[in-house]
Amino acid sequence: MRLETVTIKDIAKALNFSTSTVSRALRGSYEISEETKKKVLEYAEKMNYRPNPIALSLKERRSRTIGVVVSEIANNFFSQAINGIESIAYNRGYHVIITQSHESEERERLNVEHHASRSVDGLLISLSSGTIDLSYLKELYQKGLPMVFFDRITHEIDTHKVTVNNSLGAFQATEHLIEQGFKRIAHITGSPSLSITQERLDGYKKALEKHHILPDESLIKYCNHGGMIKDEVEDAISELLKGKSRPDAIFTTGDRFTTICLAVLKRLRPKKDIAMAGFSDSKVGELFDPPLTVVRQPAFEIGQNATELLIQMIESKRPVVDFQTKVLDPELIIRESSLRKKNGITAKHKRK
Amino acid sequence: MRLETVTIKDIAKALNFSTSTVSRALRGSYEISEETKKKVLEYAEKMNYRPNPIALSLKERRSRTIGVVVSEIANNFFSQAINGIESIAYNRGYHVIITQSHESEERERLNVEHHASRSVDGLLISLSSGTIDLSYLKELYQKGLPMVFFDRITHEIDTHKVTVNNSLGAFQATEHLIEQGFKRIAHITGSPSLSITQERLDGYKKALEKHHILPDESLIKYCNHGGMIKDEVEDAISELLKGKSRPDAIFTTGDRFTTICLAVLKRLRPKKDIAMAGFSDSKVGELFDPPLTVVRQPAFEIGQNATELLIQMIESKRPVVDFQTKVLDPELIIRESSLRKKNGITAKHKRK
DNA sequence: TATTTTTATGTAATCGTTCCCAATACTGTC
DNA sequence: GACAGTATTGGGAACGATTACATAAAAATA
Repeated sequence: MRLETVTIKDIAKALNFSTSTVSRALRGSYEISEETKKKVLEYAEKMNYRPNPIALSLKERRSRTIGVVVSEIANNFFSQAINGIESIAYNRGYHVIITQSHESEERERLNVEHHASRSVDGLLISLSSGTIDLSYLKELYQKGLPMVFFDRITHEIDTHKVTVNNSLGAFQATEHLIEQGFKRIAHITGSPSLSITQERLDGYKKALEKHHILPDESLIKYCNHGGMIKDEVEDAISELLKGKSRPDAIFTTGDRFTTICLAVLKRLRPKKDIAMAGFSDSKVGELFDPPLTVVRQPAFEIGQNATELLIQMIESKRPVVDFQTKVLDPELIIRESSLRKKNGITAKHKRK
Repeated sequence: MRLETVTIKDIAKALNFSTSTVSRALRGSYEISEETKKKVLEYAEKMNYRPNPIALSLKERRSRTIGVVVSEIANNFFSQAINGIESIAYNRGYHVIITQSHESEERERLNVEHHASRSVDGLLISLSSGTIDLSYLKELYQKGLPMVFFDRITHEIDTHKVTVNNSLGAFQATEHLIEQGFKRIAHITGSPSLSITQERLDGYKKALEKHHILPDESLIKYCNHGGMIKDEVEDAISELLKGKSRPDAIFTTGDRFTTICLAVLKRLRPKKDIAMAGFSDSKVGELFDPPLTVVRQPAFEIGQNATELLIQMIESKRPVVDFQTKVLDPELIIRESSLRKKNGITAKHKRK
């Protein structure tokens, strides 16, 4: 059950050359006569010779492969970011291999170590919700594995980072809800250990502050498993609705939170009296009932930027010491879900 | 910028043993004295030794890695199937690496060849819309690369296959629409080169036939790019609506077709007079306006089954000659989008 | 013609690991 | 005391490709 392939040795034996001659002929070295080159190339073509990248990786200690670690490819943000990553990588001659952490620190570590030991030339990571201990990443980074963080970044490792202006996105969404007349705006978000959670919380609070609304901690719900456990989110919403200080609007972060929240509200409330806005990169927000107001992130561009920076690091002759953090702007797309009802009829669609 | 790691040689030098002794000690060979084993293992632990899988792959010609090729991870069906694949693979000690073909034959070939040359132990493939020429796959298969097809399969290669009963799913959805009283049911589907397209078309026609409705070819629209090109789908719908024989219901295959179709209908028709049902594995079908009737596929199980069969092939001592094609049952989930309107109000939610 | 330069090819080491085949030393057995 | 048996370790080839170095033959120069 083993794959039999043609090797340089086979060609050398067949043509009665040494392996080095064949190797040089195949790469078109100037020191090989035209005649020999032609013979070798023709025979290689005929036998469908393909160089063995494993042997090359072993020798050269590089693989022209980029490893990607994300929490969930089913998440639209990540699948779009991956498309961005691939668009750059393929053009520059790199392959991309993708693994999922499922929001688990353990799985993330296994994935990273698998990538590292298989000689990926660099790593693109968005940290999992469960990740607390970054020591294994630090160690690999210090040993010389180039890595770039995107979306869920960390300040503990000094390298390139690409992210969206989460604080601004949260600020805009929250302010928009306030301007629509909502006063008790709940916030359902992910694990507090994530950079994006903190930044979004920050924007949310800044908007409240600007409009002289006192933040109410009981309206802020953290879901440590990033929506992987549905009950966690549903319980949070139930608590919000049961509490004496019932919210009149909910601002969510992330696709999972947003859709679960919408489903729960749809199920629980006959009169649609709670407004919604959320971070989401779903392509179908406009098809929902009600059409969903979202903060959309430039996921594709984030992936592209991160990949460009990574390849730059990989191909740099001398160690890179000057690191940048790229922060792209989010876009607030206003639809019905966040609009105040006038005369029982929601306002018309707008798009900012 | 190279990763420096501890090798067996380093350990051997430090402890003044030969590499073979160290190698054997590390794998706990019976011929090594307890004392030596202890020394080696302790030192290896201390230095955080990790065997180099690349060297192992080169020597053993296997990598304990499974390659996956799908058209688009952003498609819910595939992301769920991949979760199924991973759930089995990790338990059996295999790593999974994922690549996307973006419905392009060229990209698919590059991905497959990349996997093959990096010594994946086996391949799980769902063919792209654009794939016509399977000769490169056949060749690799004949050379001994184990592969299992799932979802979009082919009859040209004799190996294990796992798919859903597409014909049944299409039949059920179509019959349901007929039973609701719809007579002119359009069908928007993918490339006719795909197995799933043909099977679904077959189920659609069988349902029409059973209820004595003559199939109308002008109501069947093929989108060869699988929804990758939005205009293709929108044009198909426009044509349907403009035609003199306007449909009263549309049956779509695949997530992309279904959501694009819903969006177009929502935009074009003020009175919601066209019913819809579609193949979809989206988790949010119930949130749409109207809630969407879907044929749901057991994507996770399909991934699991395919992976089990593949690992079986990989680990089989003698060449496998007895191949099976597993066909799982789809589930029709009935929601508002496919229900006939009575007195201007749609019927209540049902779930079959 | 003798020497140098150029051209074309071969030899062998390397990457990290495994494993076949010795080689050594020690323990029994007759 | 001679020999077999066993326990433990080392040497070196192999996996596929690249490449510094060596070498041979041919061409150019003195």
